[in-house]
Amino acid sequence: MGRAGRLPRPRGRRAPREGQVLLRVDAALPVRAAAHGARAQLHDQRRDGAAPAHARVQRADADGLGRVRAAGRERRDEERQAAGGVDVREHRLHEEADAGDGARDRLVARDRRLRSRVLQVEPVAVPEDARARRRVPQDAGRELGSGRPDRARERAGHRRARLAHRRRRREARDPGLLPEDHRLRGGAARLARPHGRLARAREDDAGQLDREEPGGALRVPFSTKSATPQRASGSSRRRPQEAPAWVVFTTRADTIMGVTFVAVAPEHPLAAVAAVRSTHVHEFVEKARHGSVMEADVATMEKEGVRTGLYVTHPLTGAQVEVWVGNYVLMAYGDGAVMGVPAHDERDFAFARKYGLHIQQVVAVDGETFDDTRWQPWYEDKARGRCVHSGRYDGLAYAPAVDAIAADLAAKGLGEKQVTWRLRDWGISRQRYWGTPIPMIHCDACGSVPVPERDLPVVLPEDCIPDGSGNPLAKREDFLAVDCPSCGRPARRETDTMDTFVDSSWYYMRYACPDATTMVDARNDYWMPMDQYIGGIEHAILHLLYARFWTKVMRDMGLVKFDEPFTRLLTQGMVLNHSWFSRNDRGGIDYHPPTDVTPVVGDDGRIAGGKLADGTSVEYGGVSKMSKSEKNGVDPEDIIERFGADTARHFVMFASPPEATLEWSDAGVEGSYRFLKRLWAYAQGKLVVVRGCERVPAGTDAGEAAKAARREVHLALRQANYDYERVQYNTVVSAGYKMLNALDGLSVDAPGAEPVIREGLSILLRVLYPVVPHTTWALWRDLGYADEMGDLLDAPWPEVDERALAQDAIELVLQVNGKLRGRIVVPATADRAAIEAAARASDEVAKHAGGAPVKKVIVVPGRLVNVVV
RNA sequence: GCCCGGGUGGUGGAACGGUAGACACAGCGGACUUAAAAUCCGCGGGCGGGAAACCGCCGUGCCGGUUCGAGUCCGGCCCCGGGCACCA
Repeated sequence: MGRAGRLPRPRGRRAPREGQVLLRVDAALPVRAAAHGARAQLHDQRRDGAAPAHARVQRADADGLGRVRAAGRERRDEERQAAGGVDVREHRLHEEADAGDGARDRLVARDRRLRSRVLQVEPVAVPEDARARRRVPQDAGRELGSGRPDRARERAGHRRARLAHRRRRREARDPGLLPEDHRLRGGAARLARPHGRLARAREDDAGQLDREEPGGALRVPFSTKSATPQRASGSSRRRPQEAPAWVVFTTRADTIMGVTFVAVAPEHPLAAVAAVRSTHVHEFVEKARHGSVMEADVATMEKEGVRTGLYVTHPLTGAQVEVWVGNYVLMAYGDGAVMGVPAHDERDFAFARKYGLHIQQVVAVDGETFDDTRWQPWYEDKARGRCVHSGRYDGLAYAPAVDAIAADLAAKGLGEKQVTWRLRDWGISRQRYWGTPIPMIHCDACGSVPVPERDLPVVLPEDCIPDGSGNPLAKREDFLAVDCPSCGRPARRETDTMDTFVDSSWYYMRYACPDATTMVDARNDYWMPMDQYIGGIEHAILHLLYARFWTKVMRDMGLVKFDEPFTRLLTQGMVLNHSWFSRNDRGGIDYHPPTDVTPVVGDDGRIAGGKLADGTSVEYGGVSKMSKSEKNGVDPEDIIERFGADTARHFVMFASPPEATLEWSDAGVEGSYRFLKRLWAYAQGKLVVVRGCERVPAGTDAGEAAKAARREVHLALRQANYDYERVQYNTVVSAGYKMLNALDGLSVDAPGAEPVIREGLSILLRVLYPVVPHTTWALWRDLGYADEMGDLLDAPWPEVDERALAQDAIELVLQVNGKLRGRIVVPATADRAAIEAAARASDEVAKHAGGAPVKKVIVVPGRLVNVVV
C-alpha cells in the first residue's frame, strides 16, 4: 500500500483520532494467505530489526471498544474479589479454546469459565450484541488457496491435532516422564472445553465454579471393597487406610441403576493394580499402550477389554460391580473410568455383547420394545426416556432423574452435581531451521544448558538453503559452535526449532514497539489488545488459541497488562473455484486446471460443460474448495502480476462478504480491473477541472443535476460508513461504484458541477482507499488533494453533509392494504396529516379500495404511506 | 452423534420489519470501427393480457404464526456446506 508498497511505521504513542482504530494491514502482501503474510513479516522483522506495516484505517467505534474493555476489566476485578483474594494462578481463556466447535462464535461465547489446575478461564470481553456490531474496518486479506491449498492446510491441522493427541496419550501413560523434547514444559497450555459432570471437589478452588450446565452430569464414586490399590509407582498420594472411592464420570446419571460393570482406561490406577496381579491384564495394558494412537485408528478400533478381577461397590444399591479395563476408555477424559450401562450406551452395549455381560434396561420409551440382542437408537433417547426398573426413580424423565440421583448422592456425602471442563493441550511440533530457536546449548560435560539471558535472542543464520537432507542448521559450524555458558568449553547449539505458532503467538505485539530493548515495552500495552482479529478457519482455531494462552503467560510474567490479545473476531470465508474433470480409460478421474478450460454455457444460461484447447470435452464439477488434487487453486501472484495488487484486493473484497465463501471468477477479476481503469481514466480526465476549480463549498450555486449527483455521492458515503463499521466490504465497493456512476453522469458544464466533482472525487478516493490503496493514493496526489489535505493516509475521513441529502420534494411509496399500488410525491415539509390527505385523495387508493371505507392510514416518514381499507 | 454457517434472478450478491433483486459478472440489442478488441448507451425474476405505454397475478428452500406490512421476527420441518468426535 502507499508509496513503494510500504506503509509508514507506527508512530510512537500517537493516539488514534476520534473515531479511528488501529489495525494491521499486510503491506507488501495485499492478498496473500495470512499465514504467508505472518511468516514474511517475521522474516522482515528479523532481517532489518524493524516491524513491517501498521496502517490506520478510519472509522471505528472507538467508544464502543472502550466500553468493551472497561466491562472486561470490571468483570475480572469482581471475580478476583469474589475469589477472596486467593492467589490462584489464573490463566483465563474462554470456550474458544476448544478447536472443535465451529469457528464463528468463539469470541462471543459467554458465561463459561474453563479451568484446570493450570488455567482459570473466562469469557472474552465481548459485548452481548457483539455479533450485531461486530465489525470494524480493516484489511481483509482473504485466504487464497494457492501456496498452501486447503487440503494441505487441512492436513497440517490434522497433523497438529494428532501430535497433541499423541502427546496427551504419552503423558497420560507416564505423567512423571516428560523427556527433553520439543515442547514447552510447565507452561504447556492445557485448555478446556466445558462439559457437565460432577466434579471432584478440590480443596483449593471449591466453590469457584459459578455455573452449572443444565441437566449436568455426575461424577459418581464407586468405592473399592475387595481391592486396596496402591500406586504401582510408589507415590504416596493415596492413603490405603480407608477404602478409596473410584470416581466414574457420566452424563447419564439417570441410568445409574443400569450399571452392570465399570470400565477403566488402561492407564487407570485400578488397571495398574490389576496388572500386578494378573499377567493377562498386564498383557492387555501393554498392548493398549503400544497400539496406534492415530485418531483415525483409535476411532475405528475394535472395542476390547479384560476383566480385572476387582470389584467396586455401587454407591446407591451397594451391589458389587465388576471392573474391566477397556481400550475405548480415555484416561484423559473424565477420570479415566466410566460406568458401564450397556442398555443405554452404544459402546457399552457393544462391549457387553462381546463379553457376555449383563444388560439391564432401566429406561423405557412408550411404544418401543427393548431387545438386548440388538442396539436401537432410542435406548439413548434423553428426550423421551423414562426410568424403569430403577426403584424410587421409576417414571422420572431424564432431568428430574439426574437431579434426584444427584440429591441422593449428595445426601450420602458422595458428591454433587458440578461442571467440569475438558482439557485440551498444545503440543508444538519440531521444525527444522525456520522456526523459533530453542535456546539451549549441549555440552559434553554439563549436559543441556540454557542460553544465558544476556545472549538472547538466539538468531538463526538467514542464508541457509534447505536441500532436503535434514536440518541445514546442523551443517552450519558458525551457528553450531558455541562455548558452554557453564564451563566455557566448546559446546553445540540445539538445532531443532519450535513451531512457528510460537512466533505468531506474539509477533503482532512486537509491531507496537519494534525497537524495544526488551521483548515488548509499554507501547505494546497502549496499542493492544488488537481491536479486530481476522483469520481463516485454521487461524481462528489454532493461532487464536495459542496466542491467547501466550498472552496470559506474558501477563503473568509481568510483560503485558492486558488479558486478551484480540477484542473481536472475524472468520473469513474460504475461496472456492470451479473444477473440471474428465474420466480416463481406467475409470478414474483426471482434473483440469480452470485456466485450461473454456466453459460451455447451455441454453439455460448455466455451465453445461467445458472444452480443452484441443477441443476435448470435459465435465463440470461445480465449485469447490481450492485444492491441489482438483487442480483449481489460483496463485494471487499471477493476478497481481497481470492486473496489479489493487485489482486482486478489489475483486476479493467485492465478490462476497468477508465471512462468506468466495467463488473465484476470472470474469469478475477482469471486471474489477475494468473498474479501476474506469476510475483512473475518469480522474485523470478531471485533472484540470479539479485543480483549477474555485475553492468554494460543493453545492454552491449548484443546478439540479449537480445537486442530484452530490446527493448520490453523500448517500453512497453514508452507506460506505455503515458498511465499513459492519465489515461488509463488498457493499463498500458497491458504494464506490455508485459514486463514480453519479459523478460520471454529471457534465462538467452543468451549473455548479465543478465543486461537486472536486468534492465527490475526494470522497470517492478516501472511501476506496482501504480497498485499492495504490490507485487512490496516486490519484489523490495527481489531483492535488494532497496539497490541501495532506497525504491520503493522513487525510480526514469525509463527512456526510446532511444538507446534500435534503430534497424539496420526496416520493413516497403508496400501499393499499400493504400492497404496492403506486407513488405519491409530497413536499419534504409535508406533515403526517398532509401526507395522509394526499394518499386518501390519490387515484390508486380510489381504484384499489373499491369504495370501501378507509380504516387506518400508516405513514412511515420518508418512506411510505399505507392505506388500510 | 454434537457444534457452527447457509438456502434470494443465468451468476456473485443487495435490502436498520417498509418499493425484493442495489452494485457487479455473464448474456442480449445498439453506437463507434473496414473489422475485431477496447470503450460508451440500452434491456433484463416468472406467468398472463396488450401493438405499445402499461396492467394483473405469482415470487426470497417448505409449512404455519405474529403484523397495516415478513427475505427479515416466532414455531415446526427439508436440503446443502463446514468443523469436531470411542467426549461416557
